[in-house]
Amino acid sequence: MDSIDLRLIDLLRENARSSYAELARKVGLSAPAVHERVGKLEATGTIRGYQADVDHEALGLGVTALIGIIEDSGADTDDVLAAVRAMPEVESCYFMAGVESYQLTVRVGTIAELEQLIVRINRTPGVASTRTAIALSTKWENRPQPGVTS
Amino acid sequence: MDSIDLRLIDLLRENARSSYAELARKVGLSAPAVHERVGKLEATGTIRGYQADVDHEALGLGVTALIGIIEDSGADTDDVLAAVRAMPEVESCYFMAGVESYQLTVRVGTIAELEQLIVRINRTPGVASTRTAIALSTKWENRPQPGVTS
DNA sequence: GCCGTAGGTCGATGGAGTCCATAGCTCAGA
DNA sequence: TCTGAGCTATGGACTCCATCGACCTACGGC
Repeated sequence: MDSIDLRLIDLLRENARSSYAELARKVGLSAPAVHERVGKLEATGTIRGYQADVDHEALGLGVTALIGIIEDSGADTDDVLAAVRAMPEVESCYFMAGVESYQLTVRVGTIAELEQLIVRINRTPGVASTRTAIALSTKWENRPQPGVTS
Repeated sequence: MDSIDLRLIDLLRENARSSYAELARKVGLSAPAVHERVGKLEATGTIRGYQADVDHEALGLGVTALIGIIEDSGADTDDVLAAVRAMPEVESCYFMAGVESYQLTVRVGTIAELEQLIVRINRTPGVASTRTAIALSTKWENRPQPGVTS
């Protein structure tokens, strides 16, 4: 993991569909060398995968909300987690310090669907209550933080 | 935007580095046809880009936190936004309904750095107070929601 | 000093990306 | 019903890329 690896990661975070030849030109190595480095980064799990970044609005998922979950005392956290995992609307899920055990990012098409989702989560065994905040607009998301190429 | 486009989007959200030839095989079209469709999806902004999904821990950014910002009454929201935008640690930023105007996802290396970041945000003109919750673990992030290929 | 290893370049080749001409399909209007 | 426009697919051709193998160099341990 040297500065060239960091640059490769930065470049792939900017555009995951860059060709190896293009990456090679930008970091000043040959294409096979870049190929091997990227392969190792994938093998070690530093690069987990490559995702297309989509316009959710265009796909009919224009409503984004953050939901905090407060569990029942004595609830089985794994059950709650499994239930939430089974909901495709839940894009991200963090286990938190604090009163709210889980913090979810969810995406749905309409406020009505959000309501139904919240009801479903509240009905889940182990969930005591939820707190929902709706995003009026997304300023930015998943902005890559440049590696410190020192 | 038909069901083939939706499948292409799903496939690219799963693996943004899939070759056009591979996509073509999976959706049952020729490679040039897929090339043209993906190009149009990019041109219309439905696909905004392609990102490598990295292991932040491996890059020395093992601390994830969510920060809510409460603005001063009469604060200039754009100034606050610009200040936050200039902080590379802020990965995502939503403008929210409710008391907290902004909700941030931030990533830093250590709790000490998180403390410094919170202080910096609290010192920003227009910011009345912040509320920070630390993620103890990330269950999943940016999980693609399959398009309804009906 | 010699050898093993890690990691690089170079060259070759099979396959992919991409441009272009062409063919079907849908639909509006005579 | 026929025709022409427009869209979108296919197939061929050409260029470029991915990827493999062979070899080269730097470095550390014996």
